[in-house]
Amino acid sequence: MSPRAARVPRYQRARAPEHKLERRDAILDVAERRVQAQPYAEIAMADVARRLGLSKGTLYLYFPTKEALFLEVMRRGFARFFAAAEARLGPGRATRADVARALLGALEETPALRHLAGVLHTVLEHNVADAEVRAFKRMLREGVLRVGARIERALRWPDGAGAQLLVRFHVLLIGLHHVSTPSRAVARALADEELALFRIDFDAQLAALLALVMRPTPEEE
Amino acid sequence: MSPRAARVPRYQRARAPEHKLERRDAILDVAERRVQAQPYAEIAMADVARRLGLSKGTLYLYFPTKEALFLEVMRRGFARFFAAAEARLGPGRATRADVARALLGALEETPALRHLAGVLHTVLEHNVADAEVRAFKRMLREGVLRVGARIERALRWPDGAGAQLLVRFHVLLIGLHHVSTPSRAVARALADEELALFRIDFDAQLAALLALVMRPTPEEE
Amino acid sequence: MSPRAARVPRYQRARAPEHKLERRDAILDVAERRVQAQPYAEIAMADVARRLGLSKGTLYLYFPTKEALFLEVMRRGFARFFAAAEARLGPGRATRADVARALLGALEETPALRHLAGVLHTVLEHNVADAEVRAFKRMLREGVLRVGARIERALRWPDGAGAQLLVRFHVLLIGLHHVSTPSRAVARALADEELALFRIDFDAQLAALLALVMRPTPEEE
Amino acid sequence: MSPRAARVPRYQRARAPEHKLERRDAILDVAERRVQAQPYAEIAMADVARRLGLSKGTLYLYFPTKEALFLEVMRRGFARFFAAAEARLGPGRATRADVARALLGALEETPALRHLAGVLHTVLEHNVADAEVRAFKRMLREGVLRVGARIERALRWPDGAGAQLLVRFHVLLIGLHHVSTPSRAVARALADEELALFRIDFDAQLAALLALVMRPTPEEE
DNA sequence: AATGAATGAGGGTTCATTCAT
DNA sequence: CATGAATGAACCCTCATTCAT
Repeated sequence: MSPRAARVPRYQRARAPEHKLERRDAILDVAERRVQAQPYAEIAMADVARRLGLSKGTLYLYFPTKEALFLEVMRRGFARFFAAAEARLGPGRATRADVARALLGALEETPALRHLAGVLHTVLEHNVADAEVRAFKRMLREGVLRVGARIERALRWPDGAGAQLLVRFHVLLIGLHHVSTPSRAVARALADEELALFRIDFDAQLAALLALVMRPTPEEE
Repeated sequence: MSPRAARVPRYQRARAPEHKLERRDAILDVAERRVQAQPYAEIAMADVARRLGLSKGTLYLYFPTKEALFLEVMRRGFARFFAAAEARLGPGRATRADVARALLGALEETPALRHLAGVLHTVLEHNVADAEVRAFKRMLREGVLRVGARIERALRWPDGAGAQLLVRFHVLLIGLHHVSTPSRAVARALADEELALFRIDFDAQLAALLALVMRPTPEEE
Repeated sequence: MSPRAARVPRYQRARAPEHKLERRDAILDVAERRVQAQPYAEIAMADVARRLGLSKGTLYLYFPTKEALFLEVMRRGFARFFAAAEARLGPGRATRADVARALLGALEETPALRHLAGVLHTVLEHNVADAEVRAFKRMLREGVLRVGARIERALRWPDGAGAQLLVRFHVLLIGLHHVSTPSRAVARALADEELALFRIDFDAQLAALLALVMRPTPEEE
Repeated sequence: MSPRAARVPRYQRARAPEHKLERRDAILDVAERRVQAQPYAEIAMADVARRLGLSKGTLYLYFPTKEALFLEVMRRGFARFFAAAEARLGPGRATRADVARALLGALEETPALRHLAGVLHTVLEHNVADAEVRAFKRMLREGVLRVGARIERALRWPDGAGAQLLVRFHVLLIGLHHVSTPSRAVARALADEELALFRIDFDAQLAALLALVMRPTPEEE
């Protein structure tokens, strides 16, 4: 869950390929944590660098632009979720409740995803080259289809229904993230008992909404 | 109300109070249109001013900060939605389908709301004073409770169930907005047939999801 | 010769159009002096601003990019030279020596030109939009043709010969500028008596070379 | 000598002194080619290294700074030109046309020189130590005097007239280089027929100007 | 009341040079 | 001897906000 500390590198220069990968990961970890902690536009590359004990220039050895860095954060986050979901779903039959549990369990395994989903749109709004967007979306599509297929097999749903569920799951993640991740000023406001109505429990709401969204249509019954 | 007005101020100085209010509304109209047209971070105060034929400084006579301006845009948008929803729901009994129609109809009447909901979080993340946040959230609460009560009365739902539905409606708006409002780069990517999966029809999905979210729990039946 | 001081603006904000033009000119003056004092690549916008007692941002109110600023410095410098040359040449007949005197006199009147000519290439190498380059070159062409026509009339030279002389004059300016404008390190080296050979007197050499370049071809005699 | 060599170093470590010299030459060759291909300020040490299949660090084993490297490129280029010119001039009498042919022929033999001459000033403007500048200028002086003496002997010119001619030749090289080496943006502008005036043929103009510059003064005749 | 010129902190990015490996 | 990861200072530019006019 907590990415390794990265504060105290064991070497000053990442020479070996595995060290380079390790450092790259450390950068991604810090960037991912910043995405969860503050609005994307307010994340400064200098801040990411400082938290790593690196210089700004070094970041640019690993990622050509700020957007490339955060797009990779996104890619990694979604890839992890897809892998976790696939593993939990398994290849065979299952009940609706099983599938829901699998998705929620996979989300618990990759807790950054809820934030990433909420911020993805903002990152893609920026200065990203068309090719990168396309590559990212293809990765997403591949994951959605793969996991979607498992869902369809598990529930004997028709083609495309699994993918649609995942897209809707994504919609819920985004909406709930926004509604349940108050900025500091909002958090202070919500301390007011009168506003308790707006204290949303992400996990509980997600579970409830997912159950609703997965329920059989009347004609199914 | 119609945002098409206000392009050309009919006077140079807003002396009388009603003129000031008119100008204030004109500013809000333009700001609201910008929110629908581009990401919040990319809206420049200078741009809003230019579209009004006003100077930047003048905006600051009416709103102390960028955030205050857009928070007021939000307030006005939500207030309009609540009013529209209340009118459509009416005071008496109704079916689930009626309620869904009322909410979707109210949304159609206030088409900016879907964008506002999607951006609200971003605005609140910024430089807003606690008092303003609280005032905004109270306004929201008041509207949610008022419309929620009508829903509860219409469907004989228990206390709080109507408000909860509205919060969930909000969640859907946010999520669907993000997923169905592609940036230009994303729109280009989605032109690719392979990625058709990610072309989301806001209205259709909202209707479908709302229906799912409103369906009776098994115990109800 | 010395552009007005510009250090102590008589007002803090250039509100009236004539004040704006004055400030614009002040910026151009300082920029022109920097071009004469140091290599283009080493001129920082921050430095220009500081010397004006302005902030960096203000420069960008007057010129959209560094290149636009310096391209305008160039334009103004060449325009001044063309005007001076035209005035000195007059509309009628003249001797070769008269024409040479006119060109050299015009150059004396616009002393920055020798530096500008030497640096023009560097400025154009940078980040300038095609349209701007074309506009600049057209301006240059217009001046060359206008002054060239006067030369042709004065000396009864065939069409194009006047323009060609001006282009060659330009070549001499550039070459002599480079050869006679030592950097500080070079200046220190040239203090060495052994290297006196390389101390070039710009004005003397220009006059001599211009005379050579203007001399009649054998068949003319 | 042929710059086309040196792309693939035939050994990984230059141990023997002759290998070090060979590698040094390879570096100089590539650097020289870059000078001809792009503005000095845009040449990145990393690019030079990459083209050599070497690392950046290695360059700094052979040359302490970027400037030292390119100053050596200059030194070598000028030395080659002087040698070529000396060979072509020979020790005896000759006509003006012979001398002009010798200089132009030597230039053709060392085609980099025209670019080097045009860029020399830029290199010397930078971060070069006094001693290096002095050494470079002495080398230049020695060459100028040596070739100048041959010219003087060939044409029975007085002392110093040959050296002066060479300095003027240098002036022409610089000026013509700037005027006939358009940046990409300028090249696009010059495609416009209206601007054909500014398409300068380096060789033709150099030959013409050299002839003019060498012609006898009236008193001579 | 209205203006819009001026601010200035901060943004992302580059690259010659250094130095741990 | 060779590497190339890391540095860090400097660059150009943006924009919400202020304030002289």
